[in-house]
Amino acid sequence: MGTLIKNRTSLSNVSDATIQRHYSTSAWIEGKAEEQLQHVSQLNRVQKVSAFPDLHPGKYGPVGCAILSDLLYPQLIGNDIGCGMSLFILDLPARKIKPEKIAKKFRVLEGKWLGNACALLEENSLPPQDFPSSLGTIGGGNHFCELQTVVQINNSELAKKADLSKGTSCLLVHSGSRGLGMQVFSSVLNELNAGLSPLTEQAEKYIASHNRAVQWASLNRYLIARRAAESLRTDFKLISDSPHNLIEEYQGHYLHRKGAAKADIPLIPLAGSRDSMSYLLSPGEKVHDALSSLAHGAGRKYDRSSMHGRIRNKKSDQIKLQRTSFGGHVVCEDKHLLIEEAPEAYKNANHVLRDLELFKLATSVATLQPLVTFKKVISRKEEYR
DNA sequence: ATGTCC
Repeated sequence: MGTLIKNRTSLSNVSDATIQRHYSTSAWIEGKAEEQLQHVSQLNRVQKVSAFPDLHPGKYGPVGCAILSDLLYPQLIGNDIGCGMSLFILDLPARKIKPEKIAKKFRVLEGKWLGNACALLEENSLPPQDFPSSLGTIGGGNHFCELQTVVQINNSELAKKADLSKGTSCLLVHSGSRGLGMQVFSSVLNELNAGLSPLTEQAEKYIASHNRAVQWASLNRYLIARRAAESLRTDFKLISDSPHNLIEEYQGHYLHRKGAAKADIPLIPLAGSRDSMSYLLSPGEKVHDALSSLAHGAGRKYDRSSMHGRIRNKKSDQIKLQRTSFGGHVVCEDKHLLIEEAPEAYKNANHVLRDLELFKLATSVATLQPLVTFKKVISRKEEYR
């Protein structure tokens, strides 16, 4: 095993930030992601960068890292402010689960929520005019609502505390702030590279609207779970809410988490692909050295566009992609999204977990197997094709 | 990623 932490000394008079790479030499990391990592470490007044084994290239910077800086860089977070993972326990015995029936019931998630979204926003101290019609909807891209079952307990004490045992049914919800985060981001699109100085009017305004988007995204995941649980006529209970796309004040600086899970909480989900196990993590003894953050999932191995050249697109292939190797169901009728989000597009979540454990950033509490992954019923793209 | 886009 190579050195765990690389400290670099800059030859120029501009001192670059320390980059901590929390992954072993065998981790799948693209060269472009490493270049982006270097680049963000050289941004003005960046103190420290922690990178995780799910690291992969992003639009403005790498995904799968945490960046500590004295300036605010909204572009590092991008438009899906507050995006994250929430895990819920369901009161649903494993023996009662019929994936094909549940897949049908989950289809209600595609439409608008029919409840009073404005009232729910107000109850949660959010402005009622903030995208009420999107509240409770999953969105596109890598977002999903997934029924999972606990197949293995890896820490019986912590699992018991969380009411988890073998056979417990769970919902893992991955979604964000939809149109709201996009609106907030587009309002600061000018002068992006410089970074925003704290205490300026622009920074204060961004922080306030960013914080609302973070709250909105969390409420969105909760409402998605509520809708899914109602469709199955079962109770649900939140056990972890970990955003991975946000800025927080941290030790007198600003901590940017881009595809890095907030880990200063007792339990953190690590999403696999829909055809591999997910894990529930407990923060490890060294997590504070990693900016109190963790990998948020397996991480992309191949970008979206290249997936179209890697997977055939015949009708029979599409049908195959709607089932997993262990009999799980995938609800995704958008054939492009089906390919872009194919399990092959992702790294091995097991290897990501292995590195997190190796670097003492986390330990596994439970292993969860996906049974039904809900993504999208039909896209407008498909309708007009 | 996106009340995208007709």
